[in-house]
Amino acid sequence: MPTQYTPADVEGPLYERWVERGYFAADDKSEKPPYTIVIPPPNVTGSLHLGHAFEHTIIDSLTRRKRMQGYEVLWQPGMDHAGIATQNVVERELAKEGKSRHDLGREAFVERVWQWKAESGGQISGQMRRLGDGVDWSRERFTMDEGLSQAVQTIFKRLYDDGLIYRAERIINWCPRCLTAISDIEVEYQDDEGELVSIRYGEGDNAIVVATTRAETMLGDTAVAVHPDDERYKHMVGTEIELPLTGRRIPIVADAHVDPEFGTGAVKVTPAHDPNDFEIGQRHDLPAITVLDEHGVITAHGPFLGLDRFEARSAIVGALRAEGRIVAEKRPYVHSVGHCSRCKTTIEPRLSMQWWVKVAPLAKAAGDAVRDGSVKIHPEEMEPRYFAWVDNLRDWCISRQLWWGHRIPVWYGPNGEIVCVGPDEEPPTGEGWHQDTDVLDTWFSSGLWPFSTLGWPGQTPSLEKFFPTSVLVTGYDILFFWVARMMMFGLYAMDGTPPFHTIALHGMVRDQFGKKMSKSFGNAVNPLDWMDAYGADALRFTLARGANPGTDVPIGEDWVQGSRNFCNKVWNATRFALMNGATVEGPLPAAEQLSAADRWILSRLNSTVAEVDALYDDYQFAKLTDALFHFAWDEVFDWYVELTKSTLAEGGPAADVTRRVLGEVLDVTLRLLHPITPFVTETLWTALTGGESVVIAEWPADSGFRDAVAEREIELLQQVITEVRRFRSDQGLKPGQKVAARLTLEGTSLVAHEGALRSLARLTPAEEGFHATATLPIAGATVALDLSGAIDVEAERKRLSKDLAAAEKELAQAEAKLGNEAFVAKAAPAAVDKIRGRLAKATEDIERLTAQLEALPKA
RNA sequence: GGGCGCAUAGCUCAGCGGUAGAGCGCUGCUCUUACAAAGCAGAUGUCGGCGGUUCGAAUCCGUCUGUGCCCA
Repeated sequence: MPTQYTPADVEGPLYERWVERGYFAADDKSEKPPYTIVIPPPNVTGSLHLGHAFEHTIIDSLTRRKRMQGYEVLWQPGMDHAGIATQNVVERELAKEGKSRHDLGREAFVERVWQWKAESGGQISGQMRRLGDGVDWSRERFTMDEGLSQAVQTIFKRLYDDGLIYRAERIINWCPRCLTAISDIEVEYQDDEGELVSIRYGEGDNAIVVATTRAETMLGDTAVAVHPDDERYKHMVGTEIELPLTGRRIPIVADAHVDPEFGTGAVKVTPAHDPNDFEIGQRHDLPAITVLDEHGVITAHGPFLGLDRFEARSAIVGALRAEGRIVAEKRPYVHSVGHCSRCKTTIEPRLSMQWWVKVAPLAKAAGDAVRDGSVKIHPEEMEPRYFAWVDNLRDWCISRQLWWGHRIPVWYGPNGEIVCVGPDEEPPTGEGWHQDTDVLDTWFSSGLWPFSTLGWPGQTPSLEKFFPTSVLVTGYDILFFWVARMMMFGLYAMDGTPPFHTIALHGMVRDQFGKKMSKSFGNAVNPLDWMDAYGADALRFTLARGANPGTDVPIGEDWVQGSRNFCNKVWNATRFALMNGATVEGPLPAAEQLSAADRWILSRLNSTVAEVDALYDDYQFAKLTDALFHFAWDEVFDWYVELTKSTLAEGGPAADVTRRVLGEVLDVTLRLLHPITPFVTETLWTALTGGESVVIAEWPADSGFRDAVAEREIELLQQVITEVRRFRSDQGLKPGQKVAARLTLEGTSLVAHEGALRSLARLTPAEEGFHATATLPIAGATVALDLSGAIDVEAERKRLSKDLAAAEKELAQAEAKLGNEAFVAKAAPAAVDKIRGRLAKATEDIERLTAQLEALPKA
């Protein structure tokens, strides 16, 4: 075995072997209890980024542990078709050839998208193998697959028949670049610099001033609205004024929605281009005049025809200024503006006919499932956010003016007929019948993911075995986008059974300074680079160690390097064990045969198993990973392995016992680490145990073995060794330098550990002519050292004085507390006892340190 | 504008009522035969400010300041 672990040599072959042997395949017919997690489907256009790596590390560790615990595990892989994103990618490809999708026509274009997917889509699947994801590849699904498309059509039909899907003309969020409607949550608001202009409508006494950031829409104004109680305008309500530039006469209406405090208290009303105005228009039966086309270009006849909306804005303000109608201008005026989440283009509210889901009853059920505890959100602090959203949900616009996606299964007849066609029905044919040209929102299909991937609407054995799924692991950022949709659809389609019982939310990956990673900021990291440099395990370990529930995880290269060092440390400790004949053969020797060190480490091992188990069940990945890190490094590697050295060197039956315990400790530790660092543990575990694979090994169970006496005994030993080392270090001795020492250990538990003490503190026996130049009293024992010459008295005086000062401070604090009658009377007895113990300890320390100081030769 | 968080060692974060912790970084000394991707030892904090509750507050409450996110 080389002295360094080289991940690149083992990771690829190990993964292929796992897949070939079918470890990750989920069996419908298994008798084992099921454990199911569906992958949050990555976008078919995407490649693996740190966010995926993070999420997959969490899911993989959960599923690997459950597999080891004897569950029939299904980690369901797949991708979604990402309607807008994918169509954009292929349209850009076409543009390079000088073509648009319209040149190809719908059918050929969709064919072209499939071709693109076959050639360059789904890169992420290959990259997931690098990470070690234990998914069942034989079950990989895509939202546009035949079966999943059937599921979409089925649920559409069912919702339609139940009156939960309807068609209506409303204001929607329109992206003039993607040329499609998008839903409310696909709009990102940000503060932009715009302008607020105040325009005088009408003349003389009959004039009224309105303020707007969107002057260009004034061409479509059909009213001016004021608050009904606004005394300034009461007399004008019901009258008409002339709309500038157009000559049209529009009414002044009173509407409670108007904020009298904003601007002049009068607003222009453009029902076709603003959601609030649309509602005002409905209440007052106003016409809606569309003045912008799908590209955001002015369609109103006149001098502005053909101008883009932003050009039109300044042109119209200019024209109004020329007429002397601009009363005030505020520029820049910072206000919140909606942008397309896909392409960042400013959203254009647009009046159009779309399909909608009536969400109220669905959202109610989705909220209730969490409220009544049938679904738990981890961490709980995220619940209010979920409720706030789900309880105030507006109807969901599901139609998209795209070609790539699930086409809406509705046919229109020559006489205005509308027929929704189910998956087993034939669409109407004949003269004048045609299908709706729109497709459905991608989230509509991914909302079915937890059961459509299992074969629903068919009553398949997979659905039977693996639904409902166990846990949903996803980022809090898509709680609304995806989780809520799965809850709504799942409860509806599966007769009230939620699609999962637990939602475990994680945060976003950030850079080492806690900054959001972004390509434009230049701090984005390709996880593949780090895996190349440090191994998949190192990346996984780093991510797991940062995974506090629901909070963001910062990551930097230094940290991955640190994790790589940890993996290497595990490698070398196991290497040591193998070189020294550690074994897992035969039963563990009975407690009477074990040394104190053996009993101590086995006690700590079992405590660690219990601790890690509890933390896993609570989705506390950072804590459990940290617990494993410290147990492995600080206890097993730094102390237990060191303690075995003297025993192993002595040989005999004691060494055999130690070899067995060492084998046991490493076996269990490797199994505990396996879900987080699968590759290095597989390599080492198979070498150590000769077993087939740690992937299918049994998850460690707490044997219940505890030994508080041994724990105290080893702690004392550690304390003495550290004390001697500290003295040596203070005295400037080289670490390897042997020092003659006379040990007086009688009456303490250290008697049995003289060998270990001498070996770890580098102390040789006192021989002829031994002359103690320093004496260290520690915990009832003394260590006398012969430094063969003068010791550094000043260094020692400094050290002792510092410790004395600390002990005196401690004493003073304890005395003050115990002198406080209220404390003694009211505090818990255990707390008081603790302080008394501290007082005693401090008193002892002061005596000892004072004596040592006095014993020092005078300078 | 509304809501939710967060402010703890140089950096990133745990701790959330009873003596301040981790990783990385830092300072010494070492290639001591598992490991220099390491070992040993060490230093570092009025726990954002101000009030309050309590015998006792980093931890609970109020308030201010700073900062982040979500929604409108």
